[in-house]
Amino acid sequence: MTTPQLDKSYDPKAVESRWYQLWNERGYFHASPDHAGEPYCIVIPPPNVTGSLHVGHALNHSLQDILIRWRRMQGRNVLWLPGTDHAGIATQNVVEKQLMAEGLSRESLGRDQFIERVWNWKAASGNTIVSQQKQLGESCDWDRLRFTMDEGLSQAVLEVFVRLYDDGLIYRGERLINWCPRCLTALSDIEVEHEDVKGKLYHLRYPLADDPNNALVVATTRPETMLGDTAVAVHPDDPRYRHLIGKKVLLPLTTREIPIVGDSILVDLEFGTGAVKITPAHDFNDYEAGERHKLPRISILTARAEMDEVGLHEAGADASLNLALKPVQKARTIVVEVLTERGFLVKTEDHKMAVGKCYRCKTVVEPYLSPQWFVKIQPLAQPAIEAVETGKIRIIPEGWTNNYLGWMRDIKDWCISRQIWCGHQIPAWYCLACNAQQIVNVDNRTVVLQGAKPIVSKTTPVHCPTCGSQQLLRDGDVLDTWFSSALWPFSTLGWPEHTAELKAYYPTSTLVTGLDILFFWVARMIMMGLKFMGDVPFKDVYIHALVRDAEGQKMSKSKGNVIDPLHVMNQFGTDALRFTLASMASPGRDIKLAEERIEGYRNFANKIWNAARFGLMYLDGTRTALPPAQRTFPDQWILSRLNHTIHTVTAELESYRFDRAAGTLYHFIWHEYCDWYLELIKPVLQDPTDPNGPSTRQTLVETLETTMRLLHPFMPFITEEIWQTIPHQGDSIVLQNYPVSNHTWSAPDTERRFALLEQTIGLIRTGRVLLNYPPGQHIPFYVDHDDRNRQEQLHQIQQHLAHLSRGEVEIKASKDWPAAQLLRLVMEGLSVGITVSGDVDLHKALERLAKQLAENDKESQRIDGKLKNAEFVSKAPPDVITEHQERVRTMARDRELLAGSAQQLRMMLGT
RNA sequence: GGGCGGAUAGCUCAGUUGGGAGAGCGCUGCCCUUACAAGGCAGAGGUCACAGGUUCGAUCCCUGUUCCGCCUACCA
Repeated sequence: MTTPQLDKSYDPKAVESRWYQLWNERGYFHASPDHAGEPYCIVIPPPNVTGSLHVGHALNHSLQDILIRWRRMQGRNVLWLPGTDHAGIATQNVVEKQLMAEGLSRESLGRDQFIERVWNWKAASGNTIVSQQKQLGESCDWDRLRFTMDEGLSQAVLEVFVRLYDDGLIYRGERLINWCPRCLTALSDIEVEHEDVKGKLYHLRYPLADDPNNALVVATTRPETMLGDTAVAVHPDDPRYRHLIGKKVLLPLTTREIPIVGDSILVDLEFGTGAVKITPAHDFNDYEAGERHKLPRISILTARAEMDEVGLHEAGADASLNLALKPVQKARTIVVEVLTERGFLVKTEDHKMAVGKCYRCKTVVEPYLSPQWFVKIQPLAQPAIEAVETGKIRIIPEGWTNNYLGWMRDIKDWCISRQIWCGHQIPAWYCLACNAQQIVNVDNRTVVLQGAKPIVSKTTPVHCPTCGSQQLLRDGDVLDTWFSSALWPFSTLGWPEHTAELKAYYPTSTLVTGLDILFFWVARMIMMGLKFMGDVPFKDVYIHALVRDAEGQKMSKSKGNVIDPLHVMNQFGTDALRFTLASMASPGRDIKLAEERIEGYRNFANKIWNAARFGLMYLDGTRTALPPAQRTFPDQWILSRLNHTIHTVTAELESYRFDRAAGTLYHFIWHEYCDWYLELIKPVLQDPTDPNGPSTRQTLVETLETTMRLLHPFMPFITEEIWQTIPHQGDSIVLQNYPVSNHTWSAPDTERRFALLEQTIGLIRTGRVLLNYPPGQHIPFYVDHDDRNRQEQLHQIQQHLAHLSRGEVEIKASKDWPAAQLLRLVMEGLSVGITVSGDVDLHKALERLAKQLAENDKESQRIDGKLKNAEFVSKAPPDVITEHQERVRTMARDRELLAGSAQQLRMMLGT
């Protein structure tokens, strides 16, 4: 029989798509509630349907695939459920841009046709990310691919909305909300990103109504909103101003007089001038102050953040300013100019402040007064807090738990309505007859004012239950995309139907996600899961890091520092990328990714490839499986190390330490398997008559095959390719058992002998370099150890010493070694003697000895000092003292030998 | 403003019951030794941010300081 041969280096492109297609075709990733094994389920954090795979996805998905493949191999009934979300605002923006290019608008198209365009766009681009996920090797059950706007998931949204409404947990009301003037929609609090900017603090004179020569000076960062002021507040305890409370000021640039009120909540005595203008329609604090003092609200901005004509009129603004329809920034300039001209601007100072920006389009958001739908969140949050407090849900790393709890305990009602078309339209209708007062036309748009009475229903109502009218208007708003994402762990499993999938896989096992959506998504899933399933949606939440560039900067298209995972996969192979991300996934630390790292792990893949090639070259011949104890020293040693590796990798995966699991595999494969084991067994393999051949070949195959299975979750492609090539049983590595540690493989004595071998070979090789012997040159060595047991062990490993040192090894007492022309190296009782020949510069060797002596002296002094300390001896544990004494003895012996060796060298040098 | 995390070799990072400081990459030297030059072997390189404290003993525990991140927050 001839064994198959592999190419000299690993070519990922040649194997990846082939295996993925086969895995998928054969249904290896398909899950069923009927399958055997304890269920293990992960629902994927749904990427945007129109997006493409970025390196953050690559990390997130790689870690999930590692868990999923590992658990599948462990025999669990595994379901990894993939899907996408509709990202309402983002998707609508994209489609609107396309329309604009065609000279169209969504208004001109109408709602139904617009939605059709959205679906077309989804059909055109929605598969992009799915095919990219497949390229990454993700073993999702693609038969169960879900989309947040699918029929079934939309049913779940309706069901949840109506039930929350019926429970009084959803309400409609007019509030000051965050408004994006570009997207023209409300945003929830957490969809606003705060950014520090350098602004200005303007000090403005507001003349007193009954004494216009005197004025109250207020400080503001937004002078243009002064036109909408309806009061000025001072602190009731402020001796400077308290006599003014109850009086009025003349609001500059307007015809209005506004009151001076005392407010200890709004006003900070220390800040600014101690007097604050109150603009209830344009500031969250002022809104609340307005409530406290029953102040009118004058809205002076349009939805597009332009000065509003009606509002300006209501405010009594000086019409000569010509502010109508001016954008807010422009209006600010004009207002400041005019205030300056007319002597109302006292001074301007620099001021650091935070502005809120839309998380989708980065436009500055405006507080905007409008009727919106809200989820009353407190009753939902309480059980979600308890689930984490009691440990029903574990957040990993634990450090994020407080972050979650803190946010949940201080949670605000959730604004869920969005004034866009892409999304789940709110299932609420208004009777035109009953709400005639509340339904008005503004700018050719029908607006339903606060106070309208909605009919909330899963199905379209035929008539008004109050008056019987059939003239019903559906609410035009859609729901926040995160509202549907919050149902993801059960809506994807078929809820509200009672499916077998729900029964088997809910609660899911683990959620893998980034910190950035802990509040957006994770917290809301927990609340909704508890409310509608009566149980947590998942048991573990693993939060991974953010991927940054090599300098630690956030990756962004505008900075041009993005690492494209697809490019990387093409260049270095998918396995290399996956292994890189896994090995850098240390908890609580961001990943600084540089391409060199990926290249390094590409090299690792190549190393594995060549180890397999090596194995295949020597595999011809019989193989015999002996009990471990009867195998050769190298075989026993590698089995013991493999056993240890299996144990460690499994334990690290159980605690989500992907980095340490990867590091353990890397070290085992490269530095134990390749560097030592394969080298140690070469003599046996290369001699066809060696009696240990059959057993060694067996161990070689056994360990290689096991290692491939152990590595498979991390590097699925190369492990399958190699596994298929070497002797194996079964159709695919995907379905094989994950290795379990086997105590009969453990061989501590062998490992101790190996440590001696490694140390001895190290000294010999150091000697070779010091004496300029070429690696291949056969030279004689003397070896000795001053510990009798260790000396005995040297005899046991003599043949391996000879092979690895490429020389002749004579084990005998160092006092009997030749005195001349010999370099002696010493380490912890071990001595190695190497013949000096030719014209060699011995100074290098002498330097090494001198350095080692100096280190020895320093360390002995330190330890000896501790031992001479009476307190140390009386208080330190006995085993620590014994160990210190032992070390001092060893160092003393080494010192003597080193000094002798140095002395001999000096004699040779004639100095 | 509040909270959290980090500061260890040139770079990126490991290092939990406190007792001799590690890895990967990079760097230097030698080697194309029939698995692998995407490689092998050897080696250089660190008052573990700073200052105190607890302890026989601190990279590790406590306090404070500095610097860097992140989250969160309505000082106009």
